[in-house]
Amino acid sequence: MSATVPEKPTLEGLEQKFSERWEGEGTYRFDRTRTRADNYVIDTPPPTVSGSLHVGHVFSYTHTDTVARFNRMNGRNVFYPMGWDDNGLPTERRVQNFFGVRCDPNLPYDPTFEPPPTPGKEQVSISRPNFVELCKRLVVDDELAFEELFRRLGLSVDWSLLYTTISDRAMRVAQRAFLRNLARNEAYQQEAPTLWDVDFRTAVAQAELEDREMPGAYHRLVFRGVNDGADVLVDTTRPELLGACVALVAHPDDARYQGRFGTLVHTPWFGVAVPVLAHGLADPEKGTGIAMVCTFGDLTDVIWWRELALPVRSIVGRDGRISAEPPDGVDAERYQAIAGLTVKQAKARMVELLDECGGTVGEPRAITHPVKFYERGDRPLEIVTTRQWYIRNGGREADLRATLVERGRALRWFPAYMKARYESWVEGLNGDWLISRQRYFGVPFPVWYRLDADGEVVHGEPLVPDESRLPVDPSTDVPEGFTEAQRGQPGGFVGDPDVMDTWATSSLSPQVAGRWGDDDDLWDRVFPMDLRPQGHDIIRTWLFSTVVRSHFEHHSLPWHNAALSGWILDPDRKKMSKSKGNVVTPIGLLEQYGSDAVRYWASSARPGVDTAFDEGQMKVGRRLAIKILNASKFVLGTGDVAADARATNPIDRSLLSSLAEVVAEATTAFDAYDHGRARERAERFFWTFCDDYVELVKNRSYGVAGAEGARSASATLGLALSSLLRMFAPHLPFVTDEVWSWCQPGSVHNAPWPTVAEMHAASAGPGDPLVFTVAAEVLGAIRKAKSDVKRTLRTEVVSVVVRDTEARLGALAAAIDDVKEAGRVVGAFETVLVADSDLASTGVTVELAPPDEPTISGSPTSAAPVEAPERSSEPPSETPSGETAVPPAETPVPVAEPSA
RNA sequence: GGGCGUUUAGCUCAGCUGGUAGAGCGCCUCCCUUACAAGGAGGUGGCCGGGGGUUCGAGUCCCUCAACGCCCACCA
Repeated sequence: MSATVPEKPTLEGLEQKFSERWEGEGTYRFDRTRTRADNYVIDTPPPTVSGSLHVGHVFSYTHTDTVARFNRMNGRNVFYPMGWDDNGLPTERRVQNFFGVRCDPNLPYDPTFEPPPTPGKEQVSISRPNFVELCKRLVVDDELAFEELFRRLGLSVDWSLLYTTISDRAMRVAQRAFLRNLARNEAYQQEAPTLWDVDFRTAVAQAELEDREMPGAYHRLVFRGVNDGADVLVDTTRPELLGACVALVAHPDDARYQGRFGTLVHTPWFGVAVPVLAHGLADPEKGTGIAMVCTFGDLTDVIWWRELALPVRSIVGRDGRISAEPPDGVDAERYQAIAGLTVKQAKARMVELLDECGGTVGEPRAITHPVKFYERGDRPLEIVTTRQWYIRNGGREADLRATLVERGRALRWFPAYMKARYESWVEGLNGDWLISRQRYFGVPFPVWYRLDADGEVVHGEPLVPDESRLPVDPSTDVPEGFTEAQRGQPGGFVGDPDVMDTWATSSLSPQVAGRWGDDDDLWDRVFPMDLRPQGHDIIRTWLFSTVVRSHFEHHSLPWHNAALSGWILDPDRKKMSKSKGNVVTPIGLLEQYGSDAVRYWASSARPGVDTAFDEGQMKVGRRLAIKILNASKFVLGTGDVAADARATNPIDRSLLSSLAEVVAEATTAFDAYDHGRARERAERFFWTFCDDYVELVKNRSYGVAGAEGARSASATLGLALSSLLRMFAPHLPFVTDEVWSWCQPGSVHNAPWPTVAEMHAASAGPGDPLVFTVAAEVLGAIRKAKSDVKRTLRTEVVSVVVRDTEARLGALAAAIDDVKEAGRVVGAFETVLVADSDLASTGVTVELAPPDEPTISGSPTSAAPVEAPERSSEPPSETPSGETAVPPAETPVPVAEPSA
């Protein structure tokens, strides 16, 4: 076949051209007729659709794409879907800000509602159906923008497999999985103290917590013995919860309090009698060694409350304010002092009151201490008692926990040390997985409850739909045996008002992407999957929860391998923040440097390693892409390669044997998900190939050494180029397919990954890597001699003396003609044998032809005046391919018409 | 408090099973050379975090310390 090389190759426009071509030709289409063993299946992370993509997305999705492409080229039928995680809090928050609305579930649906053109200062209250409509409207635009960016980035996903987590199909999967969990008692409902975000007004799971160091203060409160009036001093950081105090707790071995255990003390100000109790969790080192137990100040309070069977006396409501009504046992008049205040206001007021009544001693002592926050929240979490849905995750059962740890050990982790994070998380669980959220835009729980004759909800026996009805929305759908008229009526029913947390949906990403339950034929071809790529920050959430769901439903791991990518860091080594990341937009980078260049930067990272954002690397990537264009132009211009052409020349065989090593290393690296190393190996070889090999054989390829030498050079150049293009294809998909299109039918992305056997087959005999190495080194010495005296590389060389060992001189002898051509050696080329024991004597001496013009300063290596013509090499009379011969250098090149 | 990771040239990082310290960027000196000036050639630059060990030999293995980052922890 004949190559069609553009006159001026360019990177411009390749993204557009090839993303369209790949889509049109179905280059990345999953073939669902092939069986599980043929397939390579990726559980792509569905990015959260809540605005714009971040540089970090470009980074990590590129990693996965290189792996997908590598496997595709190795003959695997790649299942590479994309999903949009569009349900959940981020979308709700974005909708609120974007449209200036808030959801009020009590409002009726307004079919004519339109949001204000620009958000006003006051948020407009709208019904839940209206709110959901706006959510869906907003994510459509975002999702289109995401898809465009990912296509431009060159992700080789099969877009026909696209899913969204709010789609009916995903809802059906999530509801079906939940109902099965419920039927097997893996999901349950419980009324219990729950971590609660007062701004979002929803329960929060353990996995979504983060600690933040916050300023606080110890206040020393004075409790008085009911019988003896003796003071018991207690340090607390939360005096506002005094009204919720139900006990004091000290360590059972603490001698200071042993006499008090079992007695009652009065709380200051309120004068409520509470018991002094013993519990091993009390820390004698903290404060005065005795703690105030409130319902509920923190998770330790919950443990004490449960294990010591204490009463509930809660005063903080779901809105983060002190409840209007006092709890049992608290004086109503006194309570009025704080009723209705925010927690923060109540703290200030309570301290005043305590100071006034002598309830405190000393000044507050300022401290900083870790406080639990919802990871997206702005105010500390409170603990309120609510009814919630849970899925068992081993947090309460040691056997299940051990089993899930074992699942994690069976998974292959890249890098391996990430496994430790999984284990420490699972082993540290202290409760089951809270999956219900008191929000609006998510998958509803597919259950209803009966109302008894008094209109009270009967939670114990939820009404569930048949799986064939899924998905259902219990706020509009009706349970079997009821009519809509019975909704909310005594003896009737109500729908569960809650939605599933977004992790409860995305934990089913394999089932959603593989269409579990909807398309079992497909499901059987993709599950268990091969790879879960994701960030290491969501091991405890997404990775673990996916393992849990798969364990319950399929009794297996969801995938065989997990590849964790690191963070993008600012150049100053801080984690790149959203605000900074949005300054440098991904699309801007792709426009400025080209997609291949940005991918080059991204693919340099090792698995799991944080990487600095570095535009310099993008410039390097762009240069590599341009170099590929130019080198390919040269190689493809050396003439067509006959199908049976073999590398016969020793230096050509030498190159192919080096290339075989590179192929082997790149393959090994990719098999271990080390795309960065794979690319680095190919890249290093490529530059040597360009700088040394191409220079060495350039003239021979033109035919200066005869037809056979040219054939051997062309065959080697052609195979090396083809192999390099294929090894670069996973990283630089655009430029490689561009070059491929000049000389081959089809796409490089469907071409086979190069193999060692392929290199051997193209070689007429075994190659000695030393031949090329030594030839390149001698050529380098000749260049250096010219560079040292600031002469042009065209300068002719009148003599070369190489002193080296027998093995290396032997290797050099096999390449001597090419070295002389490339170095412009017109005079003597001597070799001097050096004993292996005398390596210090090795070296290369070069004598250059004198400069044309007399120079004032003589150069050290051209001291001897030698008469030499400036040009002496014979131009090739004919080239084997029959193309136009290269004209002699001294002849001015005429502006010729193209020869027919 | 427990665990994991990192520490190599001014910067970003390779360096795998121990065998004379590497790349790119930057900087310096050159070169328009018929694939490429959006190039090319050459060069400068390192007590491989500190200390101790094992070894003929340690950036690499062991111990220890330190700094930085992250994960986990029942943090009154």
